[in-house]
Amino acid sequence: MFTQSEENYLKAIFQLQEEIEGGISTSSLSEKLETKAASVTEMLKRLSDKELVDYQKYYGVQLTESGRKQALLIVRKHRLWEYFLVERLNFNWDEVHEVAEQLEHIKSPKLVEELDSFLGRPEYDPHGDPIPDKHGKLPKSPTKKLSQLKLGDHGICKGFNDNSSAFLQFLDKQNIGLHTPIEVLHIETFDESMTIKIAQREVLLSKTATDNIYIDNIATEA
Amino acid sequence: MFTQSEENYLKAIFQLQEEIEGGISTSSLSEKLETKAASVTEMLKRLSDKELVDYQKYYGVQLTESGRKQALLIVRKHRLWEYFLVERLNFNWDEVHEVAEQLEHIKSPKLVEELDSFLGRPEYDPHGDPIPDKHGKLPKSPTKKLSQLKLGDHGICKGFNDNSSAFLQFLDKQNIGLHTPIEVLHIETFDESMTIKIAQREVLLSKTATDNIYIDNIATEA
DNA sequence: TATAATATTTAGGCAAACCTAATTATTTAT
DNA sequence: ATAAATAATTAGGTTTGCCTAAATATTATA
Repeated sequence: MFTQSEENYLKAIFQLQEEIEGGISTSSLSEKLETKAASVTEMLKRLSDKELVDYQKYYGVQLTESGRKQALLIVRKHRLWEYFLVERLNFNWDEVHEVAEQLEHIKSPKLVEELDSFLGRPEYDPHGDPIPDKHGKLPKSPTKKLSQLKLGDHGICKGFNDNSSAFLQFLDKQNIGLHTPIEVLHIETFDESMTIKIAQREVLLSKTATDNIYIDNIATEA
Repeated sequence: MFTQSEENYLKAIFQLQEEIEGGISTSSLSEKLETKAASVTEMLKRLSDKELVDYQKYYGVQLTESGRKQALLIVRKHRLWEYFLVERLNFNWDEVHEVAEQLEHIKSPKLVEELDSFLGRPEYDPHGDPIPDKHGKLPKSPTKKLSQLKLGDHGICKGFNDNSSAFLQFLDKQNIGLHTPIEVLHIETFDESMTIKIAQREVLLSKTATDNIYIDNIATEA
């Protein structure tokens, strides 16, 4: 068994590995986990002793196969609980993160499988993030970012990459949510900001925003 | 906020107070929590500093009003989760205890209230134990122990006082469960063991067993 | 390429919770 | 009422996980 803290480190390393290739730096982990670099170094040694990560002093860490498996289980639990909170307990999708951070550490294989089955084996959580199955397999994820669409493209929001409350509340305010259909009306060349159409309204989004919105691309205007 | 360990102590003190009048001894807590007496003493000082308990060296502890309120919240969460696990996730009632011990520490007032509402505001958990409401109020509990019934009495099982797996499995084997109707056929005078009728079968129960079974008394034979 | 800037690690501390062993208080029994 | 038995507390140690400050390694710059 692993401590909650160990699990948090494994999850953080996993998530950084999705974004960055190569070894994950001490400082990126210390930033993500809001802890000091010295604490990270210490924990990486522990995780390395338990063979959950490959750690080279001064050159970062990567998960071992065993560490990756564990990380996927934590992600699975986190996302299943988020789904439960939103779909069954009337949470808003921007309220669930903190609670799911606690629930993901509950240890009971039976609980995870029964919860999954109770929820109808969902493939995506309320943020559109894919839920690993019990073997750690991820469903194919919506790959295009909104920023990759071209003028006139149509699509449907399938996920968001930034889970901060600020971003999620911004989206809410703009009426952008999961399964919202959008259309690209204009792209500013100098800063790549985008005007999109959402339910009859026109909304301007920065490149930062469009980079963090995943889209299922439906069709392109002739 | 309180640590998990502090919460476990508060719950344990609360439960011992239900059984025993007066101050709760260090040794009874150390036994219940499976920890050494020295650790208990240490924690009692901490809880006393936080004004959750009244602690007199060598003379035991009792919860303060604030400690009791906190303990009731933990009990509430524990029993709501047990209900959820049994009624929604297909757990058997003798499998839920360990998982509920973890879930009871999740901190989110909204989660507790939404879960309660989702479950239909149940009054009793799967062991028949009463679930405190959000203000800490307990529904009137089935008060009679099976051991208090007299020859010829009829009743319905409403709860059990010993949550050990061994006891719960024993009950299962005898087909004694929640809402099972029983009838007292015979009481042995020398050891107070009892023969009861359950669904056409006769079962002999020790005083230890009958002390741990709660009954709604229905009627007495003429 | 040497030096400055930055990142990382080491060293030494702290608090929570546990432990064992030794001491002290209370209770029981003679 | 005192001695023996039992219970509780204190003293001192351990592990986890965090911290700050100092030292060292790596990277960037002049």
